[in-house]
Amino acid sequence: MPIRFYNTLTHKLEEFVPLSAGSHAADPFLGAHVRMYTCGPTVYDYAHIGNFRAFLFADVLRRYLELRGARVRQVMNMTDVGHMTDDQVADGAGRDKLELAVERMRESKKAGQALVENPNDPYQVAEFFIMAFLEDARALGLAVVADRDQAASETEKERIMPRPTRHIPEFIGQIQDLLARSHAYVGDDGVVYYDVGSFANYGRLSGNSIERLSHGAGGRTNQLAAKRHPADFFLWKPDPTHLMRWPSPWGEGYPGWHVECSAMALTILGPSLDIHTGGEDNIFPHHECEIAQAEGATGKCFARFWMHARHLMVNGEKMSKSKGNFFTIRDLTEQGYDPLVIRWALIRSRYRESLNFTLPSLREAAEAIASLRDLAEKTSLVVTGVDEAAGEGDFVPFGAAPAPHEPPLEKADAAMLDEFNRAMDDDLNTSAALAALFTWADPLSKQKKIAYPQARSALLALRRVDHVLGVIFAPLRPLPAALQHQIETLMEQRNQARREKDFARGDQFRARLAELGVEVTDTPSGSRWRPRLAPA
RNA sequence: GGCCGGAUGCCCGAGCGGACUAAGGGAGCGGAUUGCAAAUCCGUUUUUCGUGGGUUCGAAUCCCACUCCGGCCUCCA
Repeated sequence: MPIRFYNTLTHKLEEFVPLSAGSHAADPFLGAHVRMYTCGPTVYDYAHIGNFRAFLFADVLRRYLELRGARVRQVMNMTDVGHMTDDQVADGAGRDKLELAVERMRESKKAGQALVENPNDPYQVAEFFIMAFLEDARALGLAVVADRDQAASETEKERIMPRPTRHIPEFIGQIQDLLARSHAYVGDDGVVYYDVGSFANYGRLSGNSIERLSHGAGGRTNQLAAKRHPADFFLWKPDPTHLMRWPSPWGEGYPGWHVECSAMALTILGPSLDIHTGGEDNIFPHHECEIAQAEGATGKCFARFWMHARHLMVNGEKMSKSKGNFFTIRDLTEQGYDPLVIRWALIRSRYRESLNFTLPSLREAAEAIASLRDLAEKTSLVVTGVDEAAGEGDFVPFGAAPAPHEPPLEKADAAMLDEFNRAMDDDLNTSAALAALFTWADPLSKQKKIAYPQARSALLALRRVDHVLGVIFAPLRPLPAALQHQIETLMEQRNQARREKDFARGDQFRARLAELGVEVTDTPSGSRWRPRLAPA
């Protein structure tokens, strides 16, 4: 089955074929190597759910390609150089955003919250938010962070989630290449500018033309005397007073903000990528400029596919800081929502549709996940019992491709996977893929008893789809030991009350447990509890 | 001003010319079951796809107009 993605570059759906296909003629994805670059977060503040929607879209894309048998090398940057507040004039005016973060930090230190040792040090501030980002991203199951965590060395980690401040020499190298190939020039003001007129394809990605850019009513291009064209943007700006600055052939200063991704992607992944992803707001100017830089410097096609996630809305409105309607992951987990619920809510509909985020949608997500996790538990219990008895304790290969010794799936399970794949092949139609999953899961969930062969097959099928979804087998947040103990005591007290037929007292304990975020169910074999995925 | 998307049943969300009295998820209400719950079952909120025209044997799906919402046009994922 061919995979089709919407390619922003060509403005249409296209069949996706990896540049380095595998050796299986029948299926280009088996054993293929896919190189993918994901525009990551800026780290002068906590990332919010809107940012994570874009990262999770890339994660689902990557995991789906893995499910189809490809090996994906994904790189995601963490932008630790300060973009400028007045970047809209493309000339590096205004204040450095990292400088503003430093100021916020200094103020919060005054207020008694010492988040970093030295709030005047931009590197410490960036480091703080990088750590916060990694923590949130782990909780949400971003595979690229797992790659990083498992990397053997600091150098290897840096090649998976690079930070621009550690790659300045490469930026300078790229700028030199652009100067050498006459795509850039040094203006009378000493600033190095990209010459958009020298790159014929400038505007292809965003559907802009250079004329329109300079004449549109909203166009904020800025004619500086030093620039050849108003749309020219800066690559290096000498400024010996800037907060973060590095030596360069053009004087001490700082790089333009489009340089980082093109330079890091090229040095880490090579001149041609399979896929480059980001949020829709990256299309212009960021990705447009990246293409101009990378292709200007190498003369080769930079990325075959450009894929962009639409923006997340909150309660029907655009999310923005001025409206105060944005959530961070920690805002939501503190309210009692499990990160898996957030993951589900952000991936359950297709990346190219704008998604409206609401708290009720998190509750929906909790219910949906719970039913799938219940099915996973039900089938696991059967399989574990039998396989342990048969001395096959090491069963359950967790991963995308089926293990060689794996038995064939039952017909219904294979059919579900086919349908799941067919939906995902259609430009990652996750809604339709989930429909296939639930349609299949429903009768199994209702079945009172599942025999071993059926349970084993169903479990394998669930593990495959969960390689993409990442919410069925992922562990829940661990409970603090003290809380765990408290819960068990309350359970015992409740059981005691129920044994004495004092149901009123028993129900009080259940209410207490509910307040602790625990849900109790009574079964013929005794009472059980489990953490709620969303607050009551 | 220019260029793009979108409007689907109580809510969310697939479908994009016939299998649609619309997949799937969630919610409400009534009943069965339960000490009470949870889960499950039965019934219900649903001949309905923003509005008005048109094309067609046939339209949620194509065309035109209108209304509303959202995005981009050098801050943003």
